[in-house]
Amino acid sequence: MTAFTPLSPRAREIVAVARELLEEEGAGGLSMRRLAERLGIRAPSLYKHLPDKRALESALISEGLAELAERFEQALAGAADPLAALADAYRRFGQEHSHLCRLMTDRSLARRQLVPGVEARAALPVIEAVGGDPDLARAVWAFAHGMVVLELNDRFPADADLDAAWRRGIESFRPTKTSKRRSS
Amino acid sequence: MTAFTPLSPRAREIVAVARELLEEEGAGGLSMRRLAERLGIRAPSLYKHLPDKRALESALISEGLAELAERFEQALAGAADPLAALADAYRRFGQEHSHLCRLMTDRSLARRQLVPGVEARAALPVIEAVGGDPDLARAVWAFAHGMVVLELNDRFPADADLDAAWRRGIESFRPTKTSKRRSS
DNA sequence: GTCTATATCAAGATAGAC
DNA sequence: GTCTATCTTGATATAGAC
Repeated sequence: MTAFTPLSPRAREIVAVARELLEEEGAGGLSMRRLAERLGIRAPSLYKHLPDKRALESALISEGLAELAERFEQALAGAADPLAALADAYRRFGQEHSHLCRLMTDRSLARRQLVPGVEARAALPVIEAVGGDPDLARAVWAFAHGMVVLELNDRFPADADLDAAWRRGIESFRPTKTSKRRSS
Repeated sequence: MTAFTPLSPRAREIVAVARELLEEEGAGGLSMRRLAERLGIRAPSLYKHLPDKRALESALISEGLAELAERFEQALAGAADPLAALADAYRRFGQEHSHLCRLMTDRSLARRQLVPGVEARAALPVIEAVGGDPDLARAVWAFAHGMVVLELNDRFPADADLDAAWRRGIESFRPTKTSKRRSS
């Protein structure tokens, strides 16, 4: 696995087209051949700009993490209800970029290939929103992620009120006098 | 897509071997050819017993759902802490059958191919454990599922205390005087 | 930066004989 | 219930010319 290397201008163009292809057709539709076809070139030419497919995917994942981080940061800026704002941002990201979201989370990350720091940048707002408790932040992230993927994969009954389920989860994680007892 | 059909005895043997192959090598390693190889036959012979690969996967998913339901039912039977017991059962299932768990949740279900009722049977204990509130049940399921897949996919920091994150989530979903105000 | 030609490998599936 | 032979399609990737 190649370590992170900044992309050439042409490589950035290729990644941008790969992004379109991914978002339209999913990870299964993202092949080097189809990508080349979209670019109007032959598949072998891609390897002059990117070492292999994995590097392409890592570039897409880095991009997704950076965009998610931006959304989180904006959601948090002056939000009356930080937790709800973050949850909403995550849900929207998943809905608007479902295939990218899956690519970002369906397997282990090739961390050494990612843009340095981008994963931590996306995680930071969540930790802030829960008051700095990393265990709680992980639980909240898991809840939101579970809701997103189960919704994307059509796992809830057709008549389920998912807005209500989201609210129920967010409410549960909100600090209350009862749940704070332990630490005070 | 073929609707659900009971499997012949030979088909059940094939599914059992497919299960081994899946658990050992993941969905990527589960091909009709590799499966036939394990069975000591040729790939085309499989199609005399199962209509296509999708039907094979649906059989595996039905099996997984039934096993998960059993675990839930046993976990709930006489548990002092039903929510924690279910969460633990789900976590263990994910860890002990990671590839099956992924197959079961990574995409939409071909519901018409599943053993009738098996999905609902797995969901029922969760609804019971939270006192019948379907929104809360969905939130709890999402939390547990998120924890399982993020853990499987190595998405938490290496030094994260995941037991603590699980506890934090379970605690949050437990009914408290504060969170019950609304409905009383 | 792109090309052709090619290597290598694998996938799901069908037809028809035995 | 299994076989051989085959179809069709597709994948990632390399070598080397232009």
